[in-house]
Amino acid sequence: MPTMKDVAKLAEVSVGSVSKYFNGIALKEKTKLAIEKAVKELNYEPNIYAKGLKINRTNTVVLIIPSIWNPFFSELTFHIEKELRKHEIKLILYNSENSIENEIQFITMSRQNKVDGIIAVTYSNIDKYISESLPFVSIDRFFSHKTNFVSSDNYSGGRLATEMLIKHGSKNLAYIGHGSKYSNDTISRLNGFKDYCSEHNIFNQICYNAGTREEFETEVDNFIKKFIITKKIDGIFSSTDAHAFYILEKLENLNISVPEDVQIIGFDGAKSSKREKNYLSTIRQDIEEIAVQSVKILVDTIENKENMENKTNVKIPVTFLSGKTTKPIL
Amino acid sequence: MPTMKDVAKLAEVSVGSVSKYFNGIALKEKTKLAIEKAVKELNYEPNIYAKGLKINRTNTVVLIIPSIWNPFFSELTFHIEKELRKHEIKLILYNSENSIENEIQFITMSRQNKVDGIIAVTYSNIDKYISESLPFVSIDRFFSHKTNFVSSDNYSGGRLATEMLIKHGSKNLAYIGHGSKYSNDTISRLNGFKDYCSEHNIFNQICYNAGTREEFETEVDNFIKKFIITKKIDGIFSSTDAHAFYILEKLENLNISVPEDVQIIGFDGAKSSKREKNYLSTIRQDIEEIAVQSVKILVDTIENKENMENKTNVKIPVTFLSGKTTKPIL
DNA sequence: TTGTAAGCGTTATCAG
DNA sequence: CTGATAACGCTTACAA
Repeated sequence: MPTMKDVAKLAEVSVGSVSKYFNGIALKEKTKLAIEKAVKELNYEPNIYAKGLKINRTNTVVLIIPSIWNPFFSELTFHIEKELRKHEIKLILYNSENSIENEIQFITMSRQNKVDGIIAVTYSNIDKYISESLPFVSIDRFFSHKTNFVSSDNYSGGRLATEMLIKHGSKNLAYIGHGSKYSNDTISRLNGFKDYCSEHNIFNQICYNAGTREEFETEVDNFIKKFIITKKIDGIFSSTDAHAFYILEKLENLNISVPEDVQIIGFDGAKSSKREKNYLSTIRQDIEEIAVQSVKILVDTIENKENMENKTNVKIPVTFLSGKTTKPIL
Repeated sequence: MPTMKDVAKLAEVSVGSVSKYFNGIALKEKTKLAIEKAVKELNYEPNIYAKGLKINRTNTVVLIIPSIWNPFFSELTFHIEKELRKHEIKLILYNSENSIENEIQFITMSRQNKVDGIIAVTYSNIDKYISESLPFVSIDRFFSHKTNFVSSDNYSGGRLATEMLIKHGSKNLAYIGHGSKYSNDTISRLNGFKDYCSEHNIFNQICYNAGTREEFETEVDNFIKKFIITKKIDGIFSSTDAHAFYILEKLENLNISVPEDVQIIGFDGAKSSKREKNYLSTIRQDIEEIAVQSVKILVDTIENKENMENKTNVKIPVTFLSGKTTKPIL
């Protein structure tokens, strides 16, 4: 592997000039040409690690998500990588698989690797592990006024879902959602639901469980028996698309027709690919915009490390996406 | 940021000893303790870039895929990251979006970043850009005997799909597949189909197009009109699940029943998540095994750079996954 | 077992 | 505009 020294020697200039050449600092045309020639000849490539050591910037950002094997996060990651690339920043990916131990370890490793910043979707309390001096953006989970935070407008989304259920003909509503031990912003979806219902005097039931996946599913099964089979509920707002699909499957097995007997609206709207058509009516999060904003905020704070104490808090609007699990509007 | 020097000073030992401490080289218990204490006190973290500069290994690997926003690649990436992590290797992710310019640029950047190796799913001819000295594993695309190569056993998969179509009751078969300007191994799926048909004297039609997505879809539309509506074909092997879904949608619009009028088998079997149930009958690629083998080969060649000229070529077996687009076996 | 010091490939300061 | 040289934080002979 050739180094700057080799280039300098061949071009008969000093290493300093070669360095300047690569950093776009003015040089005499003649030296520039000589360097260019030498670089080509030796097939020289700057060593970014040496540079990073020197200037203390690595142009690398870490992304921590529960699992890339999930349409929402894979869409999000796609856009984040794309945005980062515009700034010539590389993306290191970590799947935490919802383990707080992993999350903490990733953050430690990120510090060691001297990455320039972290974007994370984490559902544990990692407040204390993120260093004050390392730029950080949290997506979808607000845990402290001391961090930058980007998420969908979950509260409005909750209201919107509720409103749509009514507009499309439902009378008695249910919210079905899986909570988390740690507070995250999806609780706002429930709050939106609650508020809209009480403001409009809508009969409603809430099926909420913050236990394990299994516990949650048992609770859902019971809820369906109690309220759906008995036709007490004719509209369901599910806190996520994934849960909506689970409910859908259950209903199918019970021969309950969707949307005739009960309408369902989910939340997320992530598509496995751009071309996939949507079956589930849902509140679509603007994943691309979440990515764009997160990167923007991160890059801003990287470039303005002086005043890192300013924290930004952004809510991205959501939209209703009509599918086949709601009736047409009359 | 504290450095080794700071730790050494506080612990009243030399930097050499601190370094040894971090590299697991035997030290007297007393010095070890002193260092440990100083590290804690200063909250010291080794600087991996300085280390990388010195030892010429960065424990970083680049993964290049067309798009993480695709269930197949997101599942693949999930497993690759997980495997890599077992070796304490970090994953840098690039989405090429099928652009050869991007692919070439990523490879150049990977060299600059002194990553230890590259795993790539690429559909362009990048042979000449991958340096002889940089460990490289190609997935799903074989382009030279000079690279390591991992893929599913596409040929056997093609045969298996064909056999299953027949076993489940189809008589007249079609292969529908989108080719690529650049040769990739999915052509083996077609070959498996062809061979099985001719060995068993099965009537078959091939709908193959290597143009743009639009051209391909037009061709499929025409093919359906000509062969499916007229009931000349009652079994379709689609080269990928994504295309199978496209075909399914078309058939639905034409009121052709699946699997009654025509059975369909896809290829891939990637799930958006572990829990998603499968609707499409398909040939399931063992994505996890592809990931495991790719990482294994890459790590092996990283650790045996001396004899990098040995190239490995692995084919992973596939299995039939029964869904609702094939009839039950009588 | 430990310390010393050279050197990895850059950048940046400062003279020229 | 260019060259020399001291860092950057670490590893690794080699010496003690």
